[in-house]
Amino acid sequence: MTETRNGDEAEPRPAEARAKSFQAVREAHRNELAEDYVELIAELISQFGEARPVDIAARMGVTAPTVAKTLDRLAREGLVARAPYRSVFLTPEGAALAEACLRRHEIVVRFLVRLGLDPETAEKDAEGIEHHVSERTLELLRDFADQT
Amino acid sequence: MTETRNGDEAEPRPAEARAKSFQAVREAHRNELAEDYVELIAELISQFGEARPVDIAARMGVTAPTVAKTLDRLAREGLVARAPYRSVFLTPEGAALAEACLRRHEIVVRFLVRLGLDPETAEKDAEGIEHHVSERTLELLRDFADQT
DNA sequence: ATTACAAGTTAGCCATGTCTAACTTAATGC
DNA sequence: GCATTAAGTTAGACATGGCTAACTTGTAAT
Ligand SMILES: [Mn+2]
Ligand SMILES: [Mn+2]
Ligand SMILES: [Mn+2]
Ligand SMILES: [Mn+2]
Repeated sequence: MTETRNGDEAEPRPAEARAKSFQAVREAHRNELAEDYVELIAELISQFGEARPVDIAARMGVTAPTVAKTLDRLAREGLVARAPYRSVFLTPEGAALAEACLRRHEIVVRFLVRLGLDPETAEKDAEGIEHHVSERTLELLRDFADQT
Repeated sequence: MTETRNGDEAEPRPAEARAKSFQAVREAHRNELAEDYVELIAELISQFGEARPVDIAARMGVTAPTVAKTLDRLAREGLVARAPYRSVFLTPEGAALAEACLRRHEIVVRFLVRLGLDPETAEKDAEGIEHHVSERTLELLRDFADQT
């Protein structure tokens, strides 16, 4: 029958629009790790003057080889620069991405706290939510957070 | 040096707490596909009386073999029941998960719309956000959405 | 009853992201 | 300076989630 519906009932939501939503989520997930890494690397550099794989690993909650493999990928993508046994640097492109991600992250956290969430949970939820917030939504979150 | 800091500056955020946030995100992502599938299957069943792989594929925006493989995994996990060349059913466990996901999905969408987002973007963002919202956060979103 | 086509399955490829085990290099402390 | 130890790398395994190509099954129309 191939999803025949009688004509007068309201179309719940077109299949293609649905598909676009899921595709957007998958797209966000493809960028997610890169975003979290560059954001963290920027923070480590500003905090300690350098970003070492061991510190990245501790904060990401993964093992050193996982970090190594991911950093190789980010280097391939032009977001970080590295040399064997040295700490990691951001390319200009990576630094720009980090900056944008940091801003977005902070808006989401501020919003959640303003909503009434404790800061610890706000940080936790924000870490996932941030990657799925459209430009328009981010504006709305910022406006809400900035309310007097 | 291993991240030595002089003692009087405020600890920005402990590495282990950071790690827990990222681990929670990874955990959410492991459950995500199952949640989206059972939710969609429940919808298709209530709408058409059955959930066919071809309709799932159209709405998830993936190919038929991808759906087949995923459904096999969900069957292994006890969330769906299926027989070759037939449509898909939810186990009681799968139906319960679908119900919970549907409720959560609707709260997130209602919240975003109430914030001022257009319904289409609300659906798109909600599809990702829903998986990263803690119990406490969900309550806050519901309260906000329910405000007079 | 045949046939033609849509739906479903199977096999196999690939990238990602995690891990452990084993090895190499760099830094630190005598 | 040398030995010890911490950090980093490499190799290889495994699960996931996507794909295409090729095959099988079911069904609907003639
Ligand atoms: Mn994040
Ligand atoms: Mn996500
Ligand atoms: Mn979803
Ligand atoms: Mn959903």
